[in-house]
Parts: sequence; C-alpha cells; structure tokens
Amino acid sequence: MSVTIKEVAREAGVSVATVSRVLNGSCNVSEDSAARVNDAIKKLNYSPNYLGRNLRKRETNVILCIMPSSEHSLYSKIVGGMQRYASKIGYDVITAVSDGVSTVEARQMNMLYNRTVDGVVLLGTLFDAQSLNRLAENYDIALCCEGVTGANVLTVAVDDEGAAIDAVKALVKKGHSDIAFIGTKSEAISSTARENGYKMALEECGIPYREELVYKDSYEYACGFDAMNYFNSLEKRPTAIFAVSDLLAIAAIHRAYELGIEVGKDISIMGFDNITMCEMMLPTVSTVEQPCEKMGELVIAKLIENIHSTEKDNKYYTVDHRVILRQSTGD
Amino acid sequence: MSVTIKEVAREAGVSVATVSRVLNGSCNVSEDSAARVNDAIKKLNYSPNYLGRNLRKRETNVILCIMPSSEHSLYSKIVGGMQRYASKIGYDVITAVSDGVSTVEARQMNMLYNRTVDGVVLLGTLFDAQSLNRLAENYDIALCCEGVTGANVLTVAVDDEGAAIDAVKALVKKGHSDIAFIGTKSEAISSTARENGYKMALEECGIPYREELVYKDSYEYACGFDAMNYFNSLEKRPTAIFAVSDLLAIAAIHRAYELGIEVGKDISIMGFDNITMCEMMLPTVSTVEQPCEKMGELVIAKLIENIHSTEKDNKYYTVDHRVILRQSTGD
DNA sequence: TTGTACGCGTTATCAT
DNA sequence: ATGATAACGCGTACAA
Repeated sequence: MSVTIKEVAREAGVSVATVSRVLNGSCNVSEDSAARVNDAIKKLNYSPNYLGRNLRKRETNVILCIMPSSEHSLYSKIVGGMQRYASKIGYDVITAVSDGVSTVEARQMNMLYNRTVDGVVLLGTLFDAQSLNRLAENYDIALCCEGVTGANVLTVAVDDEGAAIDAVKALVKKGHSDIAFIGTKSEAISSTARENGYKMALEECGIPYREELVYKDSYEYACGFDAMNYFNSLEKRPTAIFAVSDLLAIAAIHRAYELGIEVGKDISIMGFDNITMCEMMLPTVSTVEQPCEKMGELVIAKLIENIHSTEKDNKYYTVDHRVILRQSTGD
Repeated sequence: MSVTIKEVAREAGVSVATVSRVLNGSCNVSEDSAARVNDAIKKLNYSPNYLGRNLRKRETNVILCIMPSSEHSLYSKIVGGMQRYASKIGYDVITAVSDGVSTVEARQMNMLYNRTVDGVVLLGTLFDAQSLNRLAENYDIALCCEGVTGANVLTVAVDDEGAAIDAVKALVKKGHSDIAFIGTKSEAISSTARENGYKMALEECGIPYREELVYKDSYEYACGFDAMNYFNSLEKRPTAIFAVSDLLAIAAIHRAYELGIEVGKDISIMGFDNITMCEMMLPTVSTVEQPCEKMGELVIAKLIENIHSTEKDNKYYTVDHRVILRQSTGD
C-alpha cells in the first residue's frame, strides 16, 4: 500500500508532527531533523495523501469548470487561461463536460456539494437565475462567457450588446446597408444582447430594420446552412451578414460557396468569438474577438477571492472585445 | 459550515452508522429509520463529504486525463468518449492540460501520487519509456492515442502503420503515383509509424520512393504552409499529399489556394484524425478517422479493470481506423 | 524544537 | 436492525 507520514516519521526517527512541519515549510524545525525527514521522504518515495490533508484543511485548492461542449475552441481557450493563471497561485482547474444537458450539469455540481472542489465556474450554464442565486448563497460559483439575466452571481463576459454594435457598424462602414442577422431562439444573453446590438447599430446608422433579414434558430452548425439558404431565397438579398457565432458564420460561408456566392466579394460575413478556425478557413473569417485568456484569469482570480472572503462579490465584470476584419468581409 | 453526517444522525434520532447505511444502500436498515434519515437529509440539505468518504474507502472514483493541448478536436472527442463511458460506471473523468511541457505534465501527475485520483490517462505523453515503466509499477496509468515504443504500459491507439498504408493506397487507387508526405521530426509513433506506412504502401504498389517528396518538421499548423511552399518549388511536383495530421493537411490546403492550386483537382490532399473541421473546410478534407468515442471507452474500461486488479494488463490495444474520402481528394 | 493527542467526515467492524 | 467506536492520513493546538 501507499506510504504514509507515519512511516516517514519512523524512518526519520521523529514524530509525525515534525514531518508535517517539514512538509508545510514551518520554520520551527531543526536543520538536522529537516534533513533526516527529507532523506526519509526521498528514500520511501513518500507523497502526502491529499484526501487526508484536504479533509483536515477543509479545502482542496481545486476549481471545477463545467462546460457545455468539449469541442468548442472558445471554451478551450478560456479554460487554458483559467488553468495557467490558477497554477500560478497554487490552484488546479479541472473540467467536466455537460454536453448541454441540464441533468448532467446538475450531477456534475455534486463535486461542489461533496467538497471535492472549492468552487465552480460555469461556461454557459443551463441553470436559471433563481437556481443560481440559491446556489450562490451556499457555495462559491461564477459564470464566465455567458451571463444569466436576473442572476446575482459573479460573472465575467464581454459586453455582448456593445460588441454586436461594433461589429455591425464595421459592416456599415464598409458600405453595407442590407445587413442580415443570424441568431438563435435561445434566451441566452449571448444571443439576445447581440441581437439588440444589431438593432441598435442599424438604428444609430439610420438603416431601417427589416424583419426578413433576421434568421434565428439554434447554435448548431447546420443552422448556418439553413440561414444562408433562406437569405439566398429572398428577393432583395443581404450584402452582409452578422452571425452570433463563428460556427454559424462558417456554416453560412460554406453554404454560400456551394450556392456559387463568393464570400468577401459578393457578400460579407462576420462571426463572433474568434475561434482558432477563423484563421484556417478559406476565406479567413472576420469576427469579434473575446479575450479568452483574460476572461479565464479574471474569473479565477475573483472566484478565489470569494472563496477566501465572507462577503461575496457578485458583480458582472465586462472585458474588452475587438473587431477583427479578415477575408470574409473583403479585407 | 457544511452539514455533516453527525447532524443528520441527531436530526433523525439515529446513529451515524445508520445514516451511513442508508447513504450506501445497505439492506440492513428498517423502513422507518430509512425514512427518518431521508427526511433529515432533505431537511438539512445534506450532501456527504467525499474527502472523508474517499479517505476511508481509499479510492476516489476519479480518473485524470492529461492532454498536451486544450484545443485539439481529436483530444476533445476522446475525452468526451471517456467521460460518457466513465459516468455510466460511476466514475468521473477530469482533465488537465500540459501544453506539451514535460515539467507541467510531471507536476500534474501529482494528483496521482497524492491520491486525488485513482488513475491517469496520458494523451500523447512526453514521458519516456523508462519513466513510464517505473510509474506503471506503482500506479495505474494508460496511454491513449499515442503509444511509446518500449513502454510496457496499457495503451489504446489505432494501427498507425496500417492506417497510413490504407490512406496512401487510397491515393494510389485514384491514379496518383507522385505522392508526397508531410510528417514530423518527432519520434512519436503517430509520426514514425505513419511514415513507415507511407513507404510500405509505395513499395507494395511498386512506386519508387523519392526522398524529395518527404517534408518533415513539426505538428505546428504553420509547417503545413512550409510544406506546400516546398512542394510547389519542386520541378516535378506531387499530385497528391498525405499528411500525418488534419491540421497539417488543412494548412497545406490553405497555402495551395494562395498559390493558385485548386485542391481536389490540381492536387489531392489527405489528412489524419478526422477532426471536426474536416467537414467544415472548403473543400472538405479527406482523412483517416480515429474512432475517438471507442478509444475513450476502451481505455477507461481497461484502466479501471487494472485499478481493481492485482495483475496489471499492459497490452497495446489497436482500434479500427477508417479512410474517409471527401472533396480534397476530388471526391 | 519536539512530541502527544485530537479532530476533520466518513465507512466498517464488532458487539448487542 | 442498530449503536459505539476504531480506523483512514493529515495538520495543529497544546504541553513539554
């Protein structure tokens, strides 16, 4: 079986307390004892059992990040940012994938209830505002990337409305006025706020809103296909499209080529997120960048502050976005 | 603070032993007691502390998966398969990203040593055979997706050599004989075995091997660009390319278009992995599929068998690959 | 500086 | 069927 602190103590000829002191860097231990303990540790190849340690310390230094999909570049980048920052301050970030199923997400939250982790970051949760508020009373949780209206929970995300405004204005600036929108029917802020931004940008630019230029379904890749089919069937077709996600934009681009429409020339298409694929696609895809690394850092920093504090910070932190113009808008 | 089994026992008017029995589904408990315990659990919103439980049971039912990159679709899919299967049998899979840095990978292995997890799956490890063999003596580990020559460790991967042979033969069957190869200088099996397969396929088909048609650098996306630049500079250019990864193939495709070469017509390009992007690209990308879901399942199943057994299975399990022809080879 | 002893929350053994 | 109690491995207050 696994070697324990007790055996190290016996080997070193000291008490377990002394071994523990060496382990935790206490200064109240003689050089001689410390040396003997370290020798024993090396000789027995000892590694402290964190179950015992964590049980005693009532903390694990582990944060769980629950994400809806294991395959979304946006989430991967954010998690990367979380992990790199967390490791600097002695924390580990582990991940679980809910596949966008609320029951799975709820089950994964058990790791929080049963004290396997100290806190949870939710990337695009399915919990409603009420559930989140109740959860936040007893546990340390945070939302990242996707806020929930009515939830008074620590949140880190871009200013979705402002970002959409900037994106659409960039299209207007390039001479477009027949600008279509691909959104979703979901009530997620990333969808509704970006739709609002789309409308506001049009209004600010004096461009009349035309309902037939709005196509809404879901975040599924295939919906981008359907959207492009629909726009192509219109009498007065759009000359530009703003999609709420890069995946939808890429699907639309793909379908456009199948329909013989040259993207970047016949039509301009802009996505949202700046996933890695944007630079690999032909044509490269214009988009709104979310600062993933920074979002990951910030949410971990604030969450850990909450863990160590009695008064919980439940603010909605907004991080900077950036419009990136590439070939799909003729740049 | 968090409510414990003790308080539940007091509330239900029974001993902690009885509460524990109810919790763990023992049949030796009266209906009456069980009901009172369950009421108390609900009333107090009790959730057992797994640190205590795991410490006592000497197991965590958690598997750690260490991956080199958080953004590779192949890994994401495999992890998805691992998680879905694991959850069926009462296990959780958590992930950590090493970023391909051996020191980071080594540090993450601590979760194994300190008993935070029961076992580890390494996706493309940087440990050498000797280290792996030593590790496997004391802990339950497994390799997935990428084997290590000389390591007698449980491994699940495709038959890289055979898969490469099939891929190249598919190109030959389409009439190609000037077939180039994009590989890497790494000693990873996924690279060396696929290069062997490339050579063997040529030989079997009676096509002479031409060293100038082999370009090797790294798995980095940009290397696909360089490869295409190189092939384009040759006097006798290849009519087909087999790349050891989809990312390299996609980069080559991208560069080909920039050079005015139409992929699928002027040149055929085939990748390896069947990452999600293959179907989104323009043109869609021919490739060799790795059965990710199945690999994830198998490696978890075998690893957990090892965890519960004294005689360790250290076999090299090979799973079926499949050549998929799409537009990039003119299909 | 060092050691003894208790408690973290749970499961399992042993009586009853 | 039930309860008292001893582990599990560790950190630390307290005494020495």
